[in-house]
Parts: sequence; C-alpha cells; structure tokens
Amino acid sequence: MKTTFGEYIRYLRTKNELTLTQLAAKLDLDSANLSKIENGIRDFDEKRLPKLSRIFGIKLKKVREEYITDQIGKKIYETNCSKQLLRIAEEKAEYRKLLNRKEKAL
Amino acid sequence: MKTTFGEYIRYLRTKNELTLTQLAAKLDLDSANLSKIENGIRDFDEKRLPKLSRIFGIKLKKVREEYITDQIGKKIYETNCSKQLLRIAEEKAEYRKLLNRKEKAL
DNA sequence: TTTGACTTGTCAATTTTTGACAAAAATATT
DNA sequence: AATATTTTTGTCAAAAATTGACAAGTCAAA
Repeated sequence: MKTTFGEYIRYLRTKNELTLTQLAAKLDLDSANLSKIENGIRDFDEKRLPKLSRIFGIKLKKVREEYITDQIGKKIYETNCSKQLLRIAEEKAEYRKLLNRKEKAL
Repeated sequence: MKTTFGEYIRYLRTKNELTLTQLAAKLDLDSANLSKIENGIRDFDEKRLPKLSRIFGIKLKKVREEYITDQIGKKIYETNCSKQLLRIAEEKAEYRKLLNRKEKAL
C-alpha cells in the first residue's frame, strides 16, 4: 500500500470498527496522540509495532515493512531526494554493508 | 562518491592538508567530535553544511547532496531495506508529494 | 621520550520527541 | 435541537536522543 503509516493504522482501525480511544488503549497510548499519529503529525513509536501486529493479527514482518517504507519514504520526501540521488543513496547503503563485513572480519 | 559523509569530510580535510583541530576550529567544533564524525560515530549537524561548503569552496548543493544521500543510505542500511521495499518507499514519497499538493490546494 | 595528531570515554547542556491532560471541534444519536 | 460520542488541537512537563566540551588515552614520527 502506498499510504502513510498513519493512514495505514487508520485503515486497520476503522476496518475493525474501533474508536481511537479503544485502539489507543490496546496500544497503551493516549487517544489524542493516536489521532496525531494517524494524521501524520506525530510518529508511531517503533517499539509498538509488535502490539500493532498482535492487535490486528498481521505478521510483524509485514507491519515492519509498512513501517520502514514509510520512514524512508518520509525521509525521501523531506529531503527532496531525486530518483537519481536515491540510486546513490542505495549504493552508499551497499557500501555500509561492505564496511560492516570488513569490521566483523577483524 | 559512495563513501560515508564522515569519510567525505576526512577526504576533503586531508586533501587540503588540515589537521582535525584546524578544521574543527573552522567548523566551530571540538576536534574530538570531528574525529567521531569522520569515523561515523556521530552525525554531522546539517546546520554546518554551509560552513563546510565555504571552507572547501564546494557548492552548497553538492555538499547537501553528499549529505542527504548519506542520510538516506544510512537509513536504508539500518533498516535493512531491500531494493524491492525501497521502490515502495519511493512510491510513498511520491504519495506524500501528492498529499502536500492537495493540502496547498485548499 | 617528547611532540603533535587523532581517538575514546564521560557527562552536562541542549534539543527533540513523547505522554498526558484539557478543551475545542466535528460527528453521530436520540 | 440537545446530548453524547468521537476526533482534533493546543500546551506542557517528562523522557529520550543528540550535542558540546573536557580529560585522558593511543599512536606515530622526530
């Protein structure tokens, strides 16, 4: 899905006919803050992904994928990173992996 | 260049035959912290990009590109985001742009 | 072994993010 | 329309993360 993570949560919540207050309670969160999260004003705390996963019966892996694609998408958006530069960023990520392997090889 | 931003700074610094202390002074920074930045232990503060640009006579745009590709590359690396997921992240960035346009249209 | 360059550890200060509450606004119910 | 419920917004202190600064360390060259 190409929506924000906030919209994703809202989708799950309404599909399951929960109010903000109800879901917020399950997530151990204030409903006001959940509202902000759904509206993209605040970030969802990564620590709560497992809870979200359990509440809606969605594999953690899937939820985490929604999350990290949102995070990176947000960063791309915020930095106004072109597709061209994104390729370079990708290469730099590869480079970091390489570095990491070298470090471990010590 | 597909290096980390820290390595980029180190490259510029050594090419210009500056010591950590010298460059740190120009950047209004402690040499110990600059060392950490070059070694990837700490982040370079975005606020200092203009200074960096001036010191080495490199266009701010170019320096900023080095910076954001590093930032995003780092995020891709840290989240272990596959190329496949990165495509989705890209789409989500596009989606955010769309949202933004809609908001402005109000 | 002294000097200069760099690295590492620590901690307080600053900045950013978060949680919580109150109150307003919007929506639904009667 | 009046009331109840849900959602949104604003604010602020608490918590967390980042940064700046200093001290002490290593390392290499002279």
